[in-house]
Amino acid sequence: MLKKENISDAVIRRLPRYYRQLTELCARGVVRISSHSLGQEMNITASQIRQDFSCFGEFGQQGYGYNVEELRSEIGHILGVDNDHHLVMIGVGNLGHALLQNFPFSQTGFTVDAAFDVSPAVIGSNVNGVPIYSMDDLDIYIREHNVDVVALTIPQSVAQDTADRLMELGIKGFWNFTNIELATTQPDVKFENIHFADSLLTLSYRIANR
Amino acid sequence: MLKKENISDAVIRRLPRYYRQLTELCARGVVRISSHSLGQEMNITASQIRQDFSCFGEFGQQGYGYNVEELRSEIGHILGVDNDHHLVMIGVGNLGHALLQNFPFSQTGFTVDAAFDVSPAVIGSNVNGVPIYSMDDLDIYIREHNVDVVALTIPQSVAQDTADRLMELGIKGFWNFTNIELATTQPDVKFENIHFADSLLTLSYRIANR
DNA sequence: TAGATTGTTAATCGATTAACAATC
DNA sequence: TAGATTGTTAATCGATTAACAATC
Repeated sequence: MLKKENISDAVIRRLPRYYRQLTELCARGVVRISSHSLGQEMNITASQIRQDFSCFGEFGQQGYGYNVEELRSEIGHILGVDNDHHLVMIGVGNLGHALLQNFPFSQTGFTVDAAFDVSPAVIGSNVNGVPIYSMDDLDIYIREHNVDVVALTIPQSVAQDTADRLMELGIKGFWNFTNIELATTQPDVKFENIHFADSLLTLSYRIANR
Repeated sequence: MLKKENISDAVIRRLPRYYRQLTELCARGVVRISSHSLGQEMNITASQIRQDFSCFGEFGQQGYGYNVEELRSEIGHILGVDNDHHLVMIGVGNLGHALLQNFPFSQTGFTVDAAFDVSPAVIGSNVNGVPIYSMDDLDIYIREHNVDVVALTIPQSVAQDTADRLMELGIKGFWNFTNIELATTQPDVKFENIHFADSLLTLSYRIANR
């Protein structure tokens, strides 16, 4: 077995899909699966599946295939779902509120400890058990707590400045909903973007050019 | 000039970013730009930029570069921002509500005409001027109106069934927030997925393996 | 004109797919 | 054992980058 040094972005982005599919197979009570049948269900070649998995280890058995539950747990482990990452929400407008209310953070291995906003209307309250603090208290909070990731659900106008402030406080992971590209000088800072507008524009393109 | 038949997914996904960057350059009052400087601003090679644009036409001028406003408008046109696509929101929970309230649909070339939900608590009201109807009235509405795209902000449990119902009604564009892969037999149906959980999991992976 | 920069062709790089020996 | 299926190496395909003639 030869673990790869550099896992390509394409592979990483397929991992959550594998994880989802395997979770569903578990729920359906499927015990074992071959790369071939998994590929059929997911519209991926068996070759690619085996290549992908082989980046991380040897999870299968010749002549048998993969044990679904075991493989699921391995991929979950690779994704870090058992790491108990701690997340803080920056901005509790409609979107931040929606995420706090609905998103299954715990299933993804995240705990949401706090949220921050500038609006006196929400400061001091809580959403779904998550307390909302003033942005004025952000620096102290981050210094005193272990925060792995922040979700940025704030207006574009303050996005880069707020990100800079958070990076200075040592935050390395940004779940960015602002639809702008955030800049950094630190190579170990990771941005994961959810660009709603970009996404809708690609759909616009596709329906306009089908 | 040789327009390509098949534009790759990678190219399409870069178009909205070009469009954003050019919009910003316009706002900054920049009149012309070369592929080289645009590339520097966006962290893309000048080669790739010229290759990308050349899929759609000849927008530049030798020795000069590109006129920012003109290029922006060309790319906007390619993306279909001037097509006035019509969108309907299926599901007005926290997320649907947040989108209706905040998302700049018109800037993306979309008009939101209606929203649908099952909850009597919201049926009959409106959000940001968009009327909310009962899901019981969905079929009639779709038959009587021109709807290009639906946004699916509904629970996973009803996602595929609702999508099937909509596809039977002739809907071809799905902006899918349910974090499941939707299936179709119609090749001209387009799904654009926003998978929050997948996105957060890739971030989880990256911070766990940096 | 000379310098700059395009659009496009060719070269390189990386990702996907195919093939197959190893082995359960 | 024979059949099935893995992990991995080799072949193919596609996307990115480099080079350059055309030309503003």
